[in-house]
Amino acid sequence: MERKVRVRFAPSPTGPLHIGGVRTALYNYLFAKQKGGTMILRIEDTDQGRFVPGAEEYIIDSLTWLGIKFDEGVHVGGPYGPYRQSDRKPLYREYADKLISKGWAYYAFDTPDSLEEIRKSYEAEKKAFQYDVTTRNSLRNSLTLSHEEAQQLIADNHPYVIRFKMPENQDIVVNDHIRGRVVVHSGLLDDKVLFKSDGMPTYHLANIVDDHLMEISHVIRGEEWLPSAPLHVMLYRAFGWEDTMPEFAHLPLLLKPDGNGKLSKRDGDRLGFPVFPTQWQDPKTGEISSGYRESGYFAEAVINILAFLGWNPGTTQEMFSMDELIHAFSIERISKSGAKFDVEKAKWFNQQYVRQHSGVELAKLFMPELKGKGISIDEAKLAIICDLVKERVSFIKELWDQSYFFFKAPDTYDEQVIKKRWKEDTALHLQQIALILENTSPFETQPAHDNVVTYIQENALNMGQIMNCLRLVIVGAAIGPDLFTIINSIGKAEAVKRINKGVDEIKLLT
RNA sequence: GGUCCGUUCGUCUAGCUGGCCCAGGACGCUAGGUUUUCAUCCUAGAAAUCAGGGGUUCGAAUCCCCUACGGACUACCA
Repeated sequence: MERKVRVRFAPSPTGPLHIGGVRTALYNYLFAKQKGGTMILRIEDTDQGRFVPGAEEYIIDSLTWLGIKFDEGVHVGGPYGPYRQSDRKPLYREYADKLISKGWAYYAFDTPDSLEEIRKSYEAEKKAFQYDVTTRNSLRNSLTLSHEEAQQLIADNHPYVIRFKMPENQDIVVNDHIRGRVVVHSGLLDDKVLFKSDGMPTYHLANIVDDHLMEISHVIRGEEWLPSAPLHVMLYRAFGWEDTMPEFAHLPLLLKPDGNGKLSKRDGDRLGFPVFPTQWQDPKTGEISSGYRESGYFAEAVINILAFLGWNPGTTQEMFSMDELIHAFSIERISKSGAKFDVEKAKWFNQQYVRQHSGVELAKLFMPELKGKGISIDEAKLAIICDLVKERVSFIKELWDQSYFFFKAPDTYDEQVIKKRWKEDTALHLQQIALILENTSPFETQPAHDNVVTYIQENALNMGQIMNCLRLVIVGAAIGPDLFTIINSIGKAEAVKRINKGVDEIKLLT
């Protein structure tokens, strides 16, 4: 019988979510939606020391921007709440105690300092210390102390943790949807802390308890969790929950584009692309890290880019909307090896999305920038301009560089073009062309074009040379859409004005 | 050090049930064409001895073993 699909994205609010985390959220979301399942946002804030104010809001806001929606979670509620682990605090102690009474866990009174000392002495002998079956009997815990002594220490408020008593001799099997069958021998694993001396559970305990209580069916998370998956399997077994244990899928890591290693939050802007979905300002240092949204990426593009970092549909289709991804996605087609982010490919994706937008939509996005420059223009007219130049840009913010000449005369003239095209008699001819334009009536694209071309032909002039120089004085460079479309857009008077201004200024340069 | 995971063009990858692969696509790059400019678009090209070695087989990128390299984890962090 198929189990009802319930997946969770469970970040800890220790800062902004980086794109690796976003991808994990995305894959969970795609899987849930495809299966008609439930997507849950659970906040894992059991580490009081690393809590960062604003991080939870950031996570919610940035995922909302990207269109990753939750059915249950801290911000939307749900029947399995609360969804913030700090709000579930009493629960975990209860379950830790259950494990103790079943003999699967024990109290450990070793101080962090004493453990650190032992670690150092091991290191001195080039050995690695591990709190496990081989060492637990020589340490201070409820297995080595008498029952009375242990109870007394607890009664005296002596700090203690609760550790899992990893069995000595078992093969633990993790069946992973991406990695296959991973077997680890329990004797190699350590007695992980389940419950900290500050009264909070560790990730391992809280995670298993919550996944069980929230009836999570599939755990889709980063590969960094693979090494602790055997512990998690053991915990399910210890609790007697093995028959409802979720299925696992450990995602390949997102790597640094330079060198190797896991992409980290700290990589920041060093790499020439954002590592965060939206801009983040560190509440302590005030330092700002750029985001995809602020860098001009469309949410749809970011989703598309991220979906393809570690997954592909097996066809040649590359452009996928969220709905298409939901249909096409499959865990089986997730690759095993880590992927590096490619800025160029990301730009290309965004460019494709720019083109998918209509001129009207682009005009709406471009308008604020123009307003900021003190330019007011009719939205319908701007839409036409956007349609004219949209194939030349990858980002909305590049629109200005490709269309400024529709709004103002050029301030500078491309010297390369002057050098290559500007001749002795060019100024003369351009002035003639100004007169021709002046006398063109009605002033439309086609007649203006025809009249100028006729002039060039009648005087046996070099078409390319004159046309490029005309473009130079109108636009300022050898860029842009059809010249007479531009001339028509700016109007007769402005065109004539720009020709005269250009001729004058270039005269000074040559 | 230990445990686990991984390794196909610069990058993302196809290939996973062996022959259609002297390895295909995409980005990027180069050249040509179109555009009287730029961008787009079109065409072509360079680019992986499939990490290396050894098996199995008539035949291996695909199966097995070893080695190398990379990575993750190894906290009272997640």
